[in-house]
Amino acid sequence: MHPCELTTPKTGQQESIAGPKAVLEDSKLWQQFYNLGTEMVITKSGRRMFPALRLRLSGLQPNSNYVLAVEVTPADGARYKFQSGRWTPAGKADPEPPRRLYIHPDSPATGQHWMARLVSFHKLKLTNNLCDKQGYAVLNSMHRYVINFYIAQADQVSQLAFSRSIDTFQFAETAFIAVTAYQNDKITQLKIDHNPFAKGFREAAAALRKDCKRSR
Amino acid sequence: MHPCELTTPKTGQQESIAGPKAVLEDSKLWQQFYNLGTEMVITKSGRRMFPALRLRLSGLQPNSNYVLAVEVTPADGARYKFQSGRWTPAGKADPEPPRRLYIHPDSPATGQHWMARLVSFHKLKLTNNLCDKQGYAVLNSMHRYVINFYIAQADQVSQLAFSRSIDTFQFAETAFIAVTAYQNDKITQLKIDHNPFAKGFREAAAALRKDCKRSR
DNA sequence: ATCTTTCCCACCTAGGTGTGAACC
DNA sequence: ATGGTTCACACCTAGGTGGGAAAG
Repeated sequence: MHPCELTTPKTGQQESIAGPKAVLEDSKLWQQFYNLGTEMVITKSGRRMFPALRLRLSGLQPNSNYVLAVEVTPADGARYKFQSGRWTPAGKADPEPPRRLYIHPDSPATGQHWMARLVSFHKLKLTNNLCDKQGYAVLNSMHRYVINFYIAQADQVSQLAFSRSIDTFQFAETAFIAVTAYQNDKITQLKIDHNPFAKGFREAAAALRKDCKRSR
Repeated sequence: MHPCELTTPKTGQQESIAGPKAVLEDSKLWQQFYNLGTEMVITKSGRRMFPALRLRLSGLQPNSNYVLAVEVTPADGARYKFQSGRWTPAGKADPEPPRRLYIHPDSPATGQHWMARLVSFHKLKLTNNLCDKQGYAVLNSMHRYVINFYIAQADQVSQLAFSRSIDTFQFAETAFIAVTAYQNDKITQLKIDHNPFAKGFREAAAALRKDCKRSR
């Protein structure tokens, strides 16, 4: 059985007086993508997510050890199509590749460690390669996913698959459709506008490139 | 008191039937530098060592936790000069900046973890900035240093400064003189020949650059 | 003068972007 | 024909080299 089926998912925003709390960083940006219908590219060699998954934690016991993990989980049982400018369900989901738990490389570490900095999962990549051996999340293209985040006491690690006492968080804004090529131009543009690595496609740079081509 | 004064340093090469063993990677390259009189550049912002300090560990208990640490320690009490193509002592050492223990960022981790891969200390940088706040090794230019390596059981971490039971290794080949600019041309050339980041200064590339300048 | 340090630079490594044509 | 996938590519970010001029 799966942890997300065992505990009631909390949202990052909720106010829990006691116990761990996780807040999604860049949530405004995530929301902008979400409003357009987030797409994440998957490739054979693995592709980062953008926006990156980064969390701000609080409410941990400073001297206890914790393991942090993330799972990219199917959002529903459908396969999707992008037509007439929108995503619509189109049939039942394909068989699900083995779902993988991505454990944050700093794990295990103290509550103090995790709370002192932004916890980044930028090393978790998305792939459609069924044979992937790098521990990336293997996804089906044209399927919808959402991110689950787990906080476990270090001494519970081995029980991560069947314990009831692990804190589970689900961030609705992180829902996305996996694609091998962007479908929605507005998503492409939002990525270009905000991802530093795509700076070469921003307006000014793109205009210069056009000029260059024109003059040949 | 200091750990290196308490235990007899072992060499990386020794055969210890039981107990931890550490072997210096690239020891042939280290030896080449050593034979010429290794120099390491120090800068205000911090400079990597080349060759990089990388160790291969064995003899740890797979399921025990260990903290790994490195210390750049003065090799003697002298200040050096480079004249007539050789390094010679020239007076007493300047006051020693506070010596820092650099703890490997993966620490603490299991014996299994440390033995499964090459342990790299490439993030430890050398600096002459007395106000450094990044945890780099603060050294005196024109002074000679040697690297000490420590293996401590995780539950001994807090005692690292005064425990007798920590394994200490000293690698003679890692001895070097800290400089703000290279003195020995042969050292410069050996760095250029082997450090990938200095490829631009290798023969072919350098020749091309000359041609380019000449034709202006 | 001489020795040492600092700074900016061109040149690299390493690897993250979307593109657009080719492929299936 | 259509829809989805792959690949090489130009263009970035990020940061590690020694050179050489300038400064101390």
